[in-house]
Amino acid sequence: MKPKRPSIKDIAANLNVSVTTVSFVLNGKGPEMRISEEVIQKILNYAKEINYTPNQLAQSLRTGKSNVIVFMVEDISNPFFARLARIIEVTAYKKGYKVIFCSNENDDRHTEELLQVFRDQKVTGYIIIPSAGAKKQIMALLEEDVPMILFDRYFPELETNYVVIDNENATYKATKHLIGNGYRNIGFVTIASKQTQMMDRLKGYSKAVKEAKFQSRVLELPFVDPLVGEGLMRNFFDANPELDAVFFATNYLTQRGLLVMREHFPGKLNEWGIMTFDDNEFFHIHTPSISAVAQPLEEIGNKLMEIMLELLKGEKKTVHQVVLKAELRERDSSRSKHASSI
Amino acid sequence: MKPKRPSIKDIAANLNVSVTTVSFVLNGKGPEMRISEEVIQKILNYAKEINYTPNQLAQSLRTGKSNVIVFMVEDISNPFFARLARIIEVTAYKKGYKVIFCSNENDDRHTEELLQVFRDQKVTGYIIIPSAGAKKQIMALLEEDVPMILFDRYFPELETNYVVIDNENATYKATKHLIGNGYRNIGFVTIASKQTQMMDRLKGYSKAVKEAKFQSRVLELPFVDPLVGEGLMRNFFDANPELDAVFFATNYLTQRGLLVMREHFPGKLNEWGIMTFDDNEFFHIHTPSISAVAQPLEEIGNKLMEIMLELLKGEKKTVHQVVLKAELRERDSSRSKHASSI
DNA sequence: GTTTTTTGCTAAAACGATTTAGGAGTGACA
DNA sequence: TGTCACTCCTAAATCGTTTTAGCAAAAAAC
Repeated sequence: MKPKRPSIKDIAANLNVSVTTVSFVLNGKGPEMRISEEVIQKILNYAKEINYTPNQLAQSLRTGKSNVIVFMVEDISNPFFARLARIIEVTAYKKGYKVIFCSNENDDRHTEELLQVFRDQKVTGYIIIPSAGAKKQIMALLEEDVPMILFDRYFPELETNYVVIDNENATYKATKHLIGNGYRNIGFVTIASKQTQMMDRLKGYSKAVKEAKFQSRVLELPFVDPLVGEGLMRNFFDANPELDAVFFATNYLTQRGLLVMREHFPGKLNEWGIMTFDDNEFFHIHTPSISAVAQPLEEIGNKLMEIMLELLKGEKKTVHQVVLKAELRERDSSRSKHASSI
Repeated sequence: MKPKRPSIKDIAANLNVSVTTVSFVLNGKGPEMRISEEVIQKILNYAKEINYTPNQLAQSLRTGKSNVIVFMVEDISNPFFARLARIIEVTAYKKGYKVIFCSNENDDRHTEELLQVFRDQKVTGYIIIPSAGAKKQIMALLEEDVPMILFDRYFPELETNYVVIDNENATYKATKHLIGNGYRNIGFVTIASKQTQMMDRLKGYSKAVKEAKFQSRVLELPFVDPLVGEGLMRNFFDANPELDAVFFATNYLTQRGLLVMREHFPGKLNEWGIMTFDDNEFFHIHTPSISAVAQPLEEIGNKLMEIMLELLKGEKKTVHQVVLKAELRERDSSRSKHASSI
């Protein structure tokens, strides 16, 4: 019925050599193992002829390596992560790795469960956005000495590889940009989180505001239902009528925020300065177009894979800690409203 | 050093039973194989105690099933696909399957290459958006009798499982909606494609326009560089000054289109009727908010996994062909502009 | 003309599970 | 007492690789 895929054994049988020899040759160890050039060619030709490809399961079972890279993010449907996934996917497949993705929902238990599953699978490498309390699990992975890179955030106390951006500086500059354009009362909407990326963003904002001797106005949203979040934002805007600008610390906060403004403060949309962290096409299309601190997606993705590939080669044991720069994309929403005249 | 994970063999050795017995018991075949209740309990308890989990690679090698589901879409960074991925992921992990994702870029060669890789991996199930010319590869999969579901589009000539939406009817209704709101010169911006989903959308539009005895104004963009596409749209809008509405046949066309309008026809943004296929948060946030034909994401995702799980059980061989209804979400961009007053 | 080295290859174990075929012991029945 | 059936369990093959250890013949060295 189904013409079974040829195995190394079939090759061996057909060519009257041993399985061992075939394996050596196919793994390029022919010369090293002193297999004659003649036999090498015979095997290679035949393998090509019957279009042989190794059974990766067997290979993995034997070697303990699965050629699978896990890409764990908070939520794969977030455009930021989805686009990164795309970039990683391309390199990975090119190099013969497969990518398993999963969303940990920034939840520790979830993270742990997923990692458990993957450990059983002998996953080859991990690219992870760790949830807040995942330090223990990350340490466990570290102990196992399996290739792992954190990104977006990290644990300063741990000696892990990571790729992040300079959040503090980026927010600092973006806030200064707002100030430079004449905004005095800048609100900062963020989530209540002690994780590095959020803390740093807040720091950058605070620093800029303090330097300018303006008042700091921060709304820290608890991790709650989006609708509740919208309510809280609305209250915040109501309670701070003197606001003339808002800085949203993540793209989904911006999304929520724009909705709130649209529904309850339509006038402010074109009046306020608006700045967001994490850019995407829609902020560009929005009216007014939204100024954004854009993470260098391509660069992050490439860097992640560059490091991953090096780790997979397993040679040296240097720790890679990369901090990239974000880019400020100035658009309508942060231009001085007095000078502007569309 | 590394305390090796316990295997079935360790359990057997520790309890003085055979590997076979352990395997039977752990697979729930204890009673069937007449293993005594006592031994069954002993094994189960011990397995739990040492926290045994089977090595899936070995399992897969032996059984030829890998518990991996491939989710192949055009481009995982498209919000539509990313959100679907999220939904599928949740069910899959819950049921003990892993999800490998990949983007075929709607390219046949790419599709073929990826499928080749997966065949070698003994992937358990496929959820696929096929590229236009992938019929051959899909047929090959069909022959292999491996669980497979197409979605978003399908090959009418093939007896495959699929989940799609009623594209024709959805566009028909949405176009009628525009007509009902007073728009007379409705442009339809789509991509040049013979695939079912695009043909059906075009059909729906054409039917509605024809019934109303209006002129059909279709722009079929070739698969090209986005910038070229924008140029072509611009020309189209220029060449059809009498347009009073546009219907974009996919979300990325809308994205491009809004950008073009924003830059070159800013006045039209609030004047024209605008309709898009595929909804997302940003169309809601946009000013004006964009009316959309929304695919029932949850429903599609759940249906896909429901079918997949049934196929994986491998019992009956009925072909599942599901056509779901899309939902028209009326927003500002399609309301009669004369009556409207924000 | 032995001994040693090199060449060219292979047997067999291992990875960790599943599954087929069968074996030892007990009890029942004639 | 011999046979049959039943209970409870196990040996060994198998999936497709990798890898260790080693063997036979030819070549080199003495």
